[in-house]
Amino acid sequence: MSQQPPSTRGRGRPSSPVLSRERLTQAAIRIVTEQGYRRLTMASLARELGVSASALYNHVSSKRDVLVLIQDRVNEQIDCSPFNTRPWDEALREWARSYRRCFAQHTALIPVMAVLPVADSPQTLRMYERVARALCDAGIDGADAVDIIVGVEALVFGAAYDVLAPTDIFDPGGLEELAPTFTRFAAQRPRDPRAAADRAFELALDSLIGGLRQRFTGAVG
Amino acid sequence: MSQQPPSTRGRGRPSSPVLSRERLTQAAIRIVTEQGYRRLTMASLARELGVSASALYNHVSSKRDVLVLIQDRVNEQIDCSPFNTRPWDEALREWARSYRRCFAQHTALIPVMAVLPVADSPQTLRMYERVARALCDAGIDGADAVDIIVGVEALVFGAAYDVLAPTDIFDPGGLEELAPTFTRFAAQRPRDPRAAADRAFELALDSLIGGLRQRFTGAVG
DNA sequence: ACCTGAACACCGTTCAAGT
DNA sequence: ACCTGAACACCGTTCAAGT
Repeated sequence: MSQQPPSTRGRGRPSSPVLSRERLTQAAIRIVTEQGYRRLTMASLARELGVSASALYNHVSSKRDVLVLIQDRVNEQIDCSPFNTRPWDEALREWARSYRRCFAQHTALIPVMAVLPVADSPQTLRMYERVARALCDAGIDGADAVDIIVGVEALVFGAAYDVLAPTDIFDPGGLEELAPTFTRFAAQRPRDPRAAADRAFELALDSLIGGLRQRFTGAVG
Repeated sequence: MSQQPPSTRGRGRPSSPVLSRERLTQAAIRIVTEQGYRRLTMASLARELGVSASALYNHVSSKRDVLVLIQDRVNEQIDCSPFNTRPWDEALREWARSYRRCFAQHTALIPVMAVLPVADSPQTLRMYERVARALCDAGIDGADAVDIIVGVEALVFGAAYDVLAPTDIFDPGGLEELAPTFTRFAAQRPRDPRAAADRAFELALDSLIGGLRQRFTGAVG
């Protein structure tokens, strides 16, 4: 945000600023985007930055800390703009879709994000504020508004995992006799696993928001 | 299931059966229950069983395999009995509650479970069959029934994480000015984090199932 | 068939030593 | 203040060797 001068810290030589939280975050996202979370290690992150692994600990206190930095940057990409133009229920649906699209590519962050205090995550907090204000403007109570956010988030996180599920996830293999009805039903889903996951998510999201609309505005939609 | 004789395998000495998938699963669950997933390592599992770590690989092919074994056993504990006595919507709600209670203690299994082919998990398959049959009996379509299961599961998995969230998860710390409305709302939640998580889950679950009921039976409930 | 012990290729993290 | 290099205490997994 605010521009910093290329400050000659201390008194002696300028000692060029090799590392920073910002550069560290960008490098981590680069690795994750290009090679996936499995390849993000403190060693690989250090290599990407041209420093030794131990040097990283001057800027973060643990690998978890790195994940937190990534997470806040990912949350910045979630689209909150629908809250500016649409009624709360439609905006909530668009927000959830964007949220899920983001985290489908970052499922490794879900266990971190789900229990992370917002105090460590300014962008997340900004996002919550936008949603809370929209719900408030719609006349929804404080505690209920937070519960709506938490509930929609829960569905989004769970559904994000499904995006990556393999095609054969509901193929019973040799166990078909254990579940004849379910097997028959599963065969009726779209063949493309992404399409199948999208369909299930849309059904659940539509139903959830429909239920919320009915509860909080009395409308049947 | 079928009883095996205490077979003297091969021809020579009986060579007492030190290890088995069954004993391995039980030991793993013991460790997880008493010490948590962080303490479940191939080494600790071997120690619990009184064998060397490499011996485990005669019975499972990886640590992930161990998690799959645990997962199927955990799924056995989810209560499907409501489907025997209650209408589909009420039963679905009870099932979801039981499901979440189970996985709140096994969040480490969620990333595994969410993308695991059912072919590796007979108890999970049994469970799906029970739910699918109940939805079928209620006149719900095949593909829709599977989507309902997937959707409810997504909410359950996401909400399971929330059970473990710390009390201060929505405390903005020094960042209050970024989110004044949200902060004020969050302060209105129950102080007990478990109670707060339960409330959010119940609201979302009620709304989701209410929405499903309306869509598939036309009732407003 | 099933187990042991040694070894391998990693992890994240710490810390004395440098500048 | 910030970096290096060595070291530590682990991981999961493989494999030759035993019975």
